[in-house]
Amino acid sequence: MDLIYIITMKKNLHVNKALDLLKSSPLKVTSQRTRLIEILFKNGDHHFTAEDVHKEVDKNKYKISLATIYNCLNQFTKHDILKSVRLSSDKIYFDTNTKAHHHFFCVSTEKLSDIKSSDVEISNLPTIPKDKKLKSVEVVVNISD
Amino acid sequence: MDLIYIITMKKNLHVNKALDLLKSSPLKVTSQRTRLIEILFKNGDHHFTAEDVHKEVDKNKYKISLATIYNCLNQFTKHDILKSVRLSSDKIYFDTNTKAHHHFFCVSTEKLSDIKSSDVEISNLPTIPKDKKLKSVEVVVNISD
DNA sequence: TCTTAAATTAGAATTATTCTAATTTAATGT
DNA sequence: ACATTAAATTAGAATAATTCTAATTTAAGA
Ligand SMILES: [Mn+2]
Ligand SMILES: [Mn+2]
Ligand SMILES: [Zn+2]
Ligand SMILES: [Zn+2]
Repeated sequence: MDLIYIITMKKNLHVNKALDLLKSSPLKVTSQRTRLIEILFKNGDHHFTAEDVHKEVDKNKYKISLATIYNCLNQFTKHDILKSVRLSSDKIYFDTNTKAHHHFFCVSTEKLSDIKSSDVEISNLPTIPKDKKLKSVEVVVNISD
Repeated sequence: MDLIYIITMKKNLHVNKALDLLKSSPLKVTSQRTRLIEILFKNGDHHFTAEDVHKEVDKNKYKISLATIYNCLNQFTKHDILKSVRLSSDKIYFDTNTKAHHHFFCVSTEKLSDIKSSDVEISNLPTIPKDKKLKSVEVVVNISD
């Protein structure tokens, strides 16, 4: 009994944190956005494409258009509720973990997963070309079955 | 005089090396493939998309269909004459440098460039999930103007 | 409650890439 | 040289992820 209660609290922590980010952003709180956040954050950190979200929306019998799903994912990304990961040349992945971190990418399953930050250590970075500025460093460890 | 001669030799070295790879592959040596290799390798290591190649083909007044350009780039990649780099979610980049190496990606210009291998040192890699095997490790340093 | 800027939506458009199916060509054997 | 055949080339259609358009609805403040 107590155990189940604790697990329920954990799920809501992620959802509530994301809902708080939404509320403190300039974005309006709509039913579509609330439902998307509930879907995306209920299971803690993970990675998904727009199509994954579309399927989950259908499964929950919500009716949110694909255009809205794309709009929301992009706006959430712009306002640091989500992060986007581009590595596949034909799909954008979204990530509930907005902190800088690195990824495993399984080329067989096309699934992304986080690498614990402490598990990658870059001891030497190249000097950035003189006229450019550094944006981010992304390590992708490609794996397969 | 001598200097110009040396530079000309250098260009041909890259082209000839790629042509040798083509000849020793199971692919047939066609005029389209020969011309593409001349275009792609004449200036040493660089990075390009299919559309870049299409423009350069037009500029040289060759008539090679876009389908053939895609076919060739993909087959060259399969036979280690080229390497493909996937990072943009909407374009495949091809690379004349087939050795494992890392990249700068300028988000302003959408141009890729090589990082000297000795300029990136990864001192700690995560353990690969038990049921998976390592394919490659790719570091992308995103920069901007 | 009124107003208005923002959000949602269906469907069309865009764009990189792949596919199809007909034609041409390279390479091999006679 | 000529015939055979598998591979290559090609135009154009198809695909698929994403964005755009323009009409409608809604959230939130006055
Ligand atoms: Mn695509
Ligand atoms: Mn696209
Ligand atoms: Zn992640
Ligand atoms: Zn490169």
